[in-house]
Amino acid sequence: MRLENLSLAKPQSPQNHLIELLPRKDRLSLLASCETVHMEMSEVLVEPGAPTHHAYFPVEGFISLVTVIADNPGLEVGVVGREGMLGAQLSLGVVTAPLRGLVQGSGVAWRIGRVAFMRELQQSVALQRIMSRYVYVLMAQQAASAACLRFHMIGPRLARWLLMSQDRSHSDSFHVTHEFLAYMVGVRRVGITNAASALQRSGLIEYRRGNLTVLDRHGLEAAACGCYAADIKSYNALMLTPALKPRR
Amino acid sequence: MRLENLSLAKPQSPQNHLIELLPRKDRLSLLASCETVHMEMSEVLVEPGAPTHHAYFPVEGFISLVTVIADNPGLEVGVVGREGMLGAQLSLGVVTAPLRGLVQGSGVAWRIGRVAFMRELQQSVALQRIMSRYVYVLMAQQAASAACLRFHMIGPRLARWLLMSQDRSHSDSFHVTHEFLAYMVGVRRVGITNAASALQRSGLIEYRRGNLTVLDRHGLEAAACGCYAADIKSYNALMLTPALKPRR
DNA sequence: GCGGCTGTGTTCGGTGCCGCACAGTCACAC
DNA sequence: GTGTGACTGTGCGGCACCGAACACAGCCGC
Repeated sequence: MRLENLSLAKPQSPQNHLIELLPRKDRLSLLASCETVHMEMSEVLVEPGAPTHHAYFPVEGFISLVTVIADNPGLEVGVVGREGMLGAQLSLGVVTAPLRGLVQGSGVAWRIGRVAFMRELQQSVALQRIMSRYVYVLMAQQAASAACLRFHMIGPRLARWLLMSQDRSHSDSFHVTHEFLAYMVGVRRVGITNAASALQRSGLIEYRRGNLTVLDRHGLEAAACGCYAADIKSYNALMLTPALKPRR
Repeated sequence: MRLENLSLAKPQSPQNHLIELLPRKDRLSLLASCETVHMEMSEVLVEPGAPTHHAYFPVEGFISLVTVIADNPGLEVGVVGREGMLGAQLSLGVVTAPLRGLVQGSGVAWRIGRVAFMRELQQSVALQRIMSRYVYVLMAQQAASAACLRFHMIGPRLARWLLMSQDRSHSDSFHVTHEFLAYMVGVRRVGITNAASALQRSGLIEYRRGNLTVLDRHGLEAAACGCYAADIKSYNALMLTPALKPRR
């Protein structure tokens, strides 16, 4: 089974999928209030508890959503690439950010100020509907992440993470160290080293000093836990329905 | 420190807090479309993936939100008592339920059909605003649950669970077996037996064949992980703001 | 070239939780 | 009383993961 790769939906249009779902008029209005920014690797766009000043619609890079609880390292509970956005809570009328937004793959994003975004929301029913759907997708992703963390072992979880990152980085290779992977997947670095070298021995991936390349996507999909497929299925079911069909 | 007990906010008014936040007119309109139902212990109100036929506003009982992934037992990621509701995704325009709704404490709830609820939503800006806030609270709760599961040990997590249940059952004692607790907290039954007997030895709780009594709430709060206090703080910050102040 | 830094591989003892199995104990129905 | 079933306690082996520490290899700047 070849899973529908998120990044392959419209490979030739370097855009954000949520924005593309908007009818032309609303889309142009939104984009007029946006600026393009370059998100730098490891940049923290927002800290939990802090007010959200901007919403981000990634076009190329991607962002990890990290939950932080007292006296502990963070834990990734979601990822945002060009299929989503950072700052969806604004559509719920909440300014406080719930999670840390950490740039995982550098690249370009559309950015819009809070006030402007709220104004666009009021003016576009389509935008409201898309945002609502997306909030739901995020919730589903988070709940699934919790269960995945509980029931699945490091290897499959690592494979899932790599696939999700590959989908969103639009490249077979990206920069990521074991140390960082450990932080994301929620385990020790040694755990990653073991799981990653197993994947490497199986010929699924290759890595060297922070540069990781996916060699066998099919194999990696087979090695990943079902959460990867479930995530994509959930996204497609909710965001690609006729009710939200894209109009150019 | 004595934490503000959710159940103590208005002990003499047996009502649902979300509904109480509505202005009188909207509240009466909503209640006119509601019926009171009795939720039975262990009843499954909704299964993930199934369409939501009703929304529930608990008044006395409470409901566990359980995420289910393939080939695994469920895992609780949230709880709904009279401070919340089941079916909040309807306010996002999504009919499909994301989680299992399992009655944890029997009691009365207001129930409203999907169509009627959607109509009320369209007619009440206040209701929309409250629902949006509540969706955000749920998201925050879920993300925190994931991290709690990862970083905290069974004992503190059990203590937290007991406190949350006590808050929502409005009683010092409630019916719950080790088997069930294990399912909720996401561990083996034996893990619960050990943690619970430790709490009992410390004189914080007492249990006997499915009947559990909280003896020392202060002590239990000290034994619980910080997630308990964080949850309440988050709820209060978001739901008890001037913007959502209750009007009679 | 050389030191310093970063990234990766490996080892070691410890432990929290697992799965399983079984014994004891209480409640309740008959 | 006597079963019967539900609930709780305990023991055992195992293993995934933990924390810490160390060795080594590639890369950089001086």
